[in-house]
Amino acid sequence: MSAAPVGTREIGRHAVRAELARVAFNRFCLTGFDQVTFADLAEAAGVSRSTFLRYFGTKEDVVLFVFDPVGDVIADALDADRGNEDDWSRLRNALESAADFLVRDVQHLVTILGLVDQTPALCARLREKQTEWRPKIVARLRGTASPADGSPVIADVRAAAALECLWIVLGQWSANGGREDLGELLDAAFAAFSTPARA
Amino acid sequence: MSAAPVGTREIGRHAVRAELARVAFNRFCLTGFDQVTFADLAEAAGVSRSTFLRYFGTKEDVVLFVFDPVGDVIADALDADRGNEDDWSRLRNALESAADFLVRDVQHLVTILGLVDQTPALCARLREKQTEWRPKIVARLRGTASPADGSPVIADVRAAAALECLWIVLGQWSANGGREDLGELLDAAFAAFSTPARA
DNA sequence: ATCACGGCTGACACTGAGTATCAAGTTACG
DNA sequence: CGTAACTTGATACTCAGTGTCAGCCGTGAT
Repeated sequence: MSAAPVGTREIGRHAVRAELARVAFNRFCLTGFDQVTFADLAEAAGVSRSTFLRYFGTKEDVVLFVFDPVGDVIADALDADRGNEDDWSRLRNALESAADFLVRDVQHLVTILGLVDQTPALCARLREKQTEWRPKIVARLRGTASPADGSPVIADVRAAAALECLWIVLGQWSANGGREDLGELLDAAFAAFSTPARA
Repeated sequence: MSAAPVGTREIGRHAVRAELARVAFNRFCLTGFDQVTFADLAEAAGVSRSTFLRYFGTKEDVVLFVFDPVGDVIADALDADRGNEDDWSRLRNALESAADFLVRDVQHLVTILGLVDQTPALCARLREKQTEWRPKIVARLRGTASPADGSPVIADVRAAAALECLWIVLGQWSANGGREDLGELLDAAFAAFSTPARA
């Protein structure tokens, strides 16, 4: 699921990438994402602008590349939960896997989400990644659906809705400093689908 | 809801904007969004690059500004449907209003959605607009909710899920050339929330 | 009619993202 | 050791988007 670095070169590349991102992230938090240029980052990291740009195709990726594996994490979790009959509980569990993956470093994640929240460009790019994950999820939902299981868009809608839940929950969670329990927050969010639409 | 042009200057500005967008749109469809530069557009429209840029802040807006009123259309529809007790039917009806608004020119909308679909930058920007509409919708849902109506994130989740439905439905609709009935498609999509999660 | 004012326009200059190329240095590996 | 593959930094380039400025033109008041 994570890009498995095999071969010494790949390992080195991975490490450099992590270090560059670390240095850059400090700058972003200190000065603001939009105010920092690639030239600044390169100088701060002690490499040339060219090199920096070779490791991260865009400025957004310098921050958001940590989210790249999430799509596969969700897909794998769905695969491992094939027995479950209920789309919503499968999705909820898969999202909890994604949350667990992201939450390995609580403080870092809270900081990232804060930065994302106040930077439109990062929001946009993150939503783009999210959209890339959706087809994988849809395929898993359809894979276990009976043929006469309603319109084919239903899987799309549920996958999209679940992904929205993830960001809403993470936004809520990070706004409160990462102290709440993500499982409970997910349950509260998914209640939007299971409780009557008006209490 | 639409930017109401009052005053002769505002009318003129509005008309120029529409004409520039018309010319530009042809170029985009012909050559591809990314391959067309502001210099190209300016030349095609017979104005300077500066002027073109003054009418549209970004290249994306040249295509997507037609979606700007949708947020208010949805919000107004929700206001007009205050009596309805059920969040999902309120949202479904409001989305139908939005769809009706957009569908005034079927052929144009199908073409736009096709262009958006094959242009990542346009997808991203459209999703950004969508996110801007969400708070307005959430406010309407919360406005009629009883205080003890579950977690506050529920309105957020429902609003986000509904907006996802809109794009999924419009994508489906335009992929089939705009021949299907949007009301029926919306019903099929919203079935994701009301039918059991596994048939 | 004239004048002053405000907005519109085009020209120009600038910053910064992202792409492409190339020569020189470095590392892996037979 | 030697070569082939990779990495780096330098440089040049395109294009989006911002800002400024002087000139123009319609409007409205005197």
